[in-house]
Amino acid sequence: MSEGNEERRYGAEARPKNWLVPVILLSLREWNSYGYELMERATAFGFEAMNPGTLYRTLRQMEKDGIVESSWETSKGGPARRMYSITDAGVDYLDFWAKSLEQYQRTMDSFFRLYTGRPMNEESSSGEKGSGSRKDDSRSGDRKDEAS
Amino acid sequence: MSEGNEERRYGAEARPKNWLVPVILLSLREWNSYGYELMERATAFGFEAMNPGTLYRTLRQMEKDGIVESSWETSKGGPARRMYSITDAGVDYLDFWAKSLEQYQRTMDSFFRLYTGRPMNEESSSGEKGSGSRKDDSRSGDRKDEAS
DNA sequence: GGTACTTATATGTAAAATGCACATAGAGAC
DNA sequence: GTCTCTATGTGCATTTTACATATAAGTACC
Repeated sequence: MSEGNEERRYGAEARPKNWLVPVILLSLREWNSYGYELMERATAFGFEAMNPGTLYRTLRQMEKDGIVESSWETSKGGPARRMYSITDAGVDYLDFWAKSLEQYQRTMDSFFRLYTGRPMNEESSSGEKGSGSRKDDSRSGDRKDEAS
Repeated sequence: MSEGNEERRYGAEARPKNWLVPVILLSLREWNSYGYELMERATAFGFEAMNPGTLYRTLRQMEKDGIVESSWETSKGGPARRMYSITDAGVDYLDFWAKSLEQYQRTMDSFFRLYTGRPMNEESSSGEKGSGSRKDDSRSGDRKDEAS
């Protein structure tokens, strides 16, 4: 017991909230498209199994927000498609997202520096932090350098 | 009108879901700590204004999940602290998170390649995609290479 | 001309995650 | 005593995401 799979509830979903939005905007900046096609595009950006519902609802909301606009296309064979295109506001918003993502990348970089760096080896320090078996060696806040 | 701020509802929050979990685990892998202190640590990883409620609830859930464990510390002055330490399962889970994050970094890289690269110039292709002013030039699915 | 399949869009509901406001309480300062 | 700082916690509402299901136009097949 106490292995690695008790009742884990947190999914290690690394993708940011609303990730679908910048992905759609970026796709639409390249060429106009419609829901069904955008779904396939999205799989290239981390959405293994994209649920139609989520996508179509997101598109509608994005249109309400004025970052995309749409019009029906009936010329082609098959069911009508709602063709989307990005607006100027959408382009601005994509730029805004890009800045946030850059920031996020930097944050992740510092995460990985700490994660892989492992500047401390088990025996050189107090020797309690090596994923050993100490239960409650409560030496209260034994940080080495704090949030300097 | 139709600028960039109609009723925008999507926040460009680039940090991933449950980001707090790996941040806490990484902190605890370095040294044991408690909620109040972990809150400060978290600000270094993108949580500008960390709400106590969120943090403490997350810690409790993580303990239920067996990835951290805690014990009360009353030796110090001030109110008692619940000291947390990471478990073996927690270390495993942190590793799992790290893999997910690496994967995601790669995805974001391709996003940025597309975003900054702009391999298409306005005039060489159909010429409608330069964030210009076309409204509904519905030329139906004018993608250049589709999702081949 | 009926049935099955693919494309395409959409809604309804529930679960999960997040944010915000507030409650409690010990210890030291005054 | 009461004020403030540290410290942990609950409740509630909103936001985000997931899952299931509905609808409908065209095409293929018999």
